[in-house]
Amino acid sequence: MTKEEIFEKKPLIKLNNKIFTCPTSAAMELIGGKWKSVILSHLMGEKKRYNELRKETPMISERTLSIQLKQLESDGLIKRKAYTKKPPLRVEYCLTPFGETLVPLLKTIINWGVEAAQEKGEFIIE
Amino acid sequence: MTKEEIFEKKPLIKLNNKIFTCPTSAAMELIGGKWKSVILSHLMGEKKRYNELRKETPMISERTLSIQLKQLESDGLIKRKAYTKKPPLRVEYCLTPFGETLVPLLKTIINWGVEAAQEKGEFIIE
DNA sequence: CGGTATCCTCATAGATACTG
DNA sequence: CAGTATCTATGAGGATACCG
Repeated sequence: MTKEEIFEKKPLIKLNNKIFTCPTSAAMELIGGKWKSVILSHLMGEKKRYNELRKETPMISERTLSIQLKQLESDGLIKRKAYTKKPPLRVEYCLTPFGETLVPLLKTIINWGVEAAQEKGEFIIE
Repeated sequence: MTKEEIFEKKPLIKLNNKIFTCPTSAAMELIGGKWKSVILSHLMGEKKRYNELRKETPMISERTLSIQLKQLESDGLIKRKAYTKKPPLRVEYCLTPFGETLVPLLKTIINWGVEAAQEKGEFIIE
């Protein structure tokens, strides 16, 4: 189906075995939730090791980071690559080509987040 | 603080009395969750009565729709206007100027949702 | 018409400890 | 190093009934 047909006919969308009635809710299934877009934004343009991600997202618990990474991987947005089989392990995460299609959206989110903070929030210099 | 300074100094962001370490998570505080962006996308460009919104988002329960509308209102993204005081009530919702700043982001989400559905999902014609 | 109130379930997320 | 296991807490969301 072409984009034009989709906007015109508004079909139901089946994704991850769930039914969505609009593209917005289908998108939120993949990148919604509290942390997914945060993790994805850290992988924009560069691969990261697990520990790098962990240090850059200190407010995400280890367990949650692990679960979200698995979901992002099974949704085809990121790729996990293990370089070693025995400890010390070396695992890197990066965006898949499908995940790369998110980059403009992620940038838009970041930019709007800055504007929202300027409008409604305050900044705290550490 | 200017955008450039924010990107450079990465300050903490205080919003709704919570602390965020990046603009992405601050943005998700306001438009994340399962339904907020869906509701906002239905208000793009036009005001809607409560019942119109309800019919256009049949998968959102009444209770949830009500709660989300209140949150969006208290976050300054939408405006509620009551035209009558006694039943039959007439209430309309529309984006505030701050909410309007979300339109480009909402359009990007919708577009990416369509692409994701084309890539990973399937369409069901009713 | 435009909601609330009540009660409920389940997914999401956190803390801490442990492991190949 | 890169995770799991376990246990717990929170809150998002649903069903149904009711209200001004």
